[in-house]
Amino acid sequence: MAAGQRRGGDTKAEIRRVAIELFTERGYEATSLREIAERLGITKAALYYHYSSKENIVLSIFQAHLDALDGLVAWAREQPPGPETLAQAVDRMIDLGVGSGMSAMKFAMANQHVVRELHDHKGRENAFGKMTELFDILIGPGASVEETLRIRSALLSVNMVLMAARDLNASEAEITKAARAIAHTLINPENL
Amino acid sequence: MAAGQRRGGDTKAEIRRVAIELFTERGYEATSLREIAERLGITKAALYYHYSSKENIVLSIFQAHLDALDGLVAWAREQPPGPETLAQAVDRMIDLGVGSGMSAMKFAMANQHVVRELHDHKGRENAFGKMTELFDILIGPGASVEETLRIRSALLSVNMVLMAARDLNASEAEITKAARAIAHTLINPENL
Amino acid sequence: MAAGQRRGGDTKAEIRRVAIELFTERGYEATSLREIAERLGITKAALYYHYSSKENIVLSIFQAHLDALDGLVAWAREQPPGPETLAQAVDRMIDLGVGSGMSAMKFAMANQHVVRELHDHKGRENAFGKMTELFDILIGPGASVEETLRIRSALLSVNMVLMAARDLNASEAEITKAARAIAHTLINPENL
Amino acid sequence: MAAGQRRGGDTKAEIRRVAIELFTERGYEATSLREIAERLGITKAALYYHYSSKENIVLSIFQAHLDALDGLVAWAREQPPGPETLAQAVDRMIDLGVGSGMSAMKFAMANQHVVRELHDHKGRENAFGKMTELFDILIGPGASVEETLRIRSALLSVNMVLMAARDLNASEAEITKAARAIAHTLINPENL
DNA sequence: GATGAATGAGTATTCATTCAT
DNA sequence: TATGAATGAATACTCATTCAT
Repeated sequence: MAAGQRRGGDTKAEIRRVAIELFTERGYEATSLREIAERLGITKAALYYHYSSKENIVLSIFQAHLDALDGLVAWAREQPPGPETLAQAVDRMIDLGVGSGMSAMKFAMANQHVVRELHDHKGRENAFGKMTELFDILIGPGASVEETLRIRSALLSVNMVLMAARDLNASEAEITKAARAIAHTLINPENL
Repeated sequence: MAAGQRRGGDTKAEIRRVAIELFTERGYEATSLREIAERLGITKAALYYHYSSKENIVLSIFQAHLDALDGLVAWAREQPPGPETLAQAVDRMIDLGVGSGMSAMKFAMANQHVVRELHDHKGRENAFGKMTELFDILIGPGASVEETLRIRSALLSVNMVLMAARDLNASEAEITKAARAIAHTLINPENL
Repeated sequence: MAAGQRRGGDTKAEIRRVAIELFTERGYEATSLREIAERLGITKAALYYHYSSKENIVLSIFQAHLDALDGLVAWAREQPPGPETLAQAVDRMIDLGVGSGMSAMKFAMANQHVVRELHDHKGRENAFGKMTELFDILIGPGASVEETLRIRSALLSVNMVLMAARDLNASEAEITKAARAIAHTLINPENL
Repeated sequence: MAAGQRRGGDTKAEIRRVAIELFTERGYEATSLREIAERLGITKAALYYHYSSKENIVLSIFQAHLDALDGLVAWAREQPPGPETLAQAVDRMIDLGVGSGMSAMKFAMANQHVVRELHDHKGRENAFGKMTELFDILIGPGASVEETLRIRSALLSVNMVLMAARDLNASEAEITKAARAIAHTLINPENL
């Protein structure tokens, strides 16, 4: 009966907001579209009017992040190898986690196997594949396992700090700053 | 005649082994008991003969880890505060990730929301609660956000290195060793 | 500029054309209004501007055929019983399948249960009911089962030949001609 | 609660019986698994215990028919061409519609587009493809369109008579007998 | 120590339809 | 003459779980 009712703002964005919230809190599979719809006060069918599948909701959340990662890989590929490039890459990596990137990263941490199967809609690699690519560009073939893991960890410092910050009363800025500090400690030649 | 046809009698352990494998690879909710049973060549009903629920399979995987964490918290509570205790705690934390603890940790990383809702059968806190407790014991109330995150990250270094080691050809020993090195870099007073 | 971009104004006819095509190929229930709309490059809602329901699209396709059948029944009722009338009825029946009647018949063959439940909007009987009526008029009460089936089959010869012609490179005229020949063979007294 | 209750006879066969009945009466898509389950007094999930999909129910109904058709094609391929072989083929074709084959044929007539997409589980052709193959074997390349359609119609006579017999009080034996008579009339050289 | 048969509650997804604009 | 946004009811299918044997 009451079909076609106009909602307040941007339904599509609202769906994304609620979805990312629930996917992160309770996990992708553990969150049903019914729950998302209910929390929004719309029907499941309305969800499908805006997104053609559950997976597509996730993609819409993640696409920007995937694109940014691609950009970072492309950038890295064109730099001369060396500590300078590494330091800059670490900073850029942390920048990816700023703003809306942060919720995408939290989602990724909480739903790793979903991310592993989530190729972007241009059919390119998933986020883990892109990270591995970045690692390979930045870490020379002669590096020891420990050195490798140190650099990789530096590049993943936002992820780690995000995990460490659970239940801690810290602003996004503080988290980012800590991640930066930690990352640079890890790649500081004096600590090797 | 052919090997692997009949289970050697320890079906329970086989179930645990397959379950942990699948839960870690594809996620807890995304893994059905049917899949586990099929991979083992038994029926779903047989699974229920050995474990009374899906959650209980997870608990059986995780219980030892939960107990060990409890032990660590108890130990920490009795030490005098200070850098010495912190350093030892970090080492003990890393020890938790050795041997069978490592697959429990991988499972936890891949299924964070499951772990959050998994209270052990003695009704005690979940793993994240226990970690928070440990953090609070080891980190003084006056610590800055950055210092706090640094120490927490050190305590979580195995987790991070585990994430960083994806697709890397590294032995468990090498991973543990790297985690130890990274953790100690992070809590080294010279780096603050 | 490009041809076929804008419909020439007769959207209603275009809808019918596409609908009959899809209904016949894939079946009535298996064809959604979305598919019809998409193939036409319009929206589902536009479909509803032209036809008030899915069933009504079918009716618009079928109504002329239903009316023609009614006419044939009325005609038959007024003829004297006998082989002469039967022969003429068979010819008229085949004429129903000429031109636009042919696609209506194909639709009917492919969607028998839809046709059975499709009463025309004047509330008269469905197509199968009308056929049964026609059979009863043309076949005397004393006829044997075999004779009955022979005559009925003759009246249905277009349908059969249509089925038989699947994947055959034959013109409508050839099909009609064959149907006529077959029908007359079946009711030829020498073959009884 | 009341799980695992034992039913009277062979549930699998009962499902097939009810399914074929409904699929034929109301059409494949128009028949939901809920309806089938309800009519059997079991749950939808029980249906899935016995058949892994709706399509598989249909296959289980149709497989024997598909196999028989294959056999007929193989037989035809080995005969010398000529009117004798054709006459025998027609008889064998009609034999396919005897007994349980009859309900399979009724199902096929009522659900042509389903049959078109139903390849057997060995991945071989669908029923229409097999029929076309049979036609090609039995009808020489020089045949006229009319001759071709006559022979094809003879081979399809059971189907036609089945259609013609709707609402007629005729036994299966009578129907088969009429089909045979009609088929032989159609291929009788005197009628060409 | 296991299985075969079943269930109740759920899932993602689709459909015909509506209506304000 | 259309469309964008939505809905209610349905669909095929899956899952964790149960229990008599």
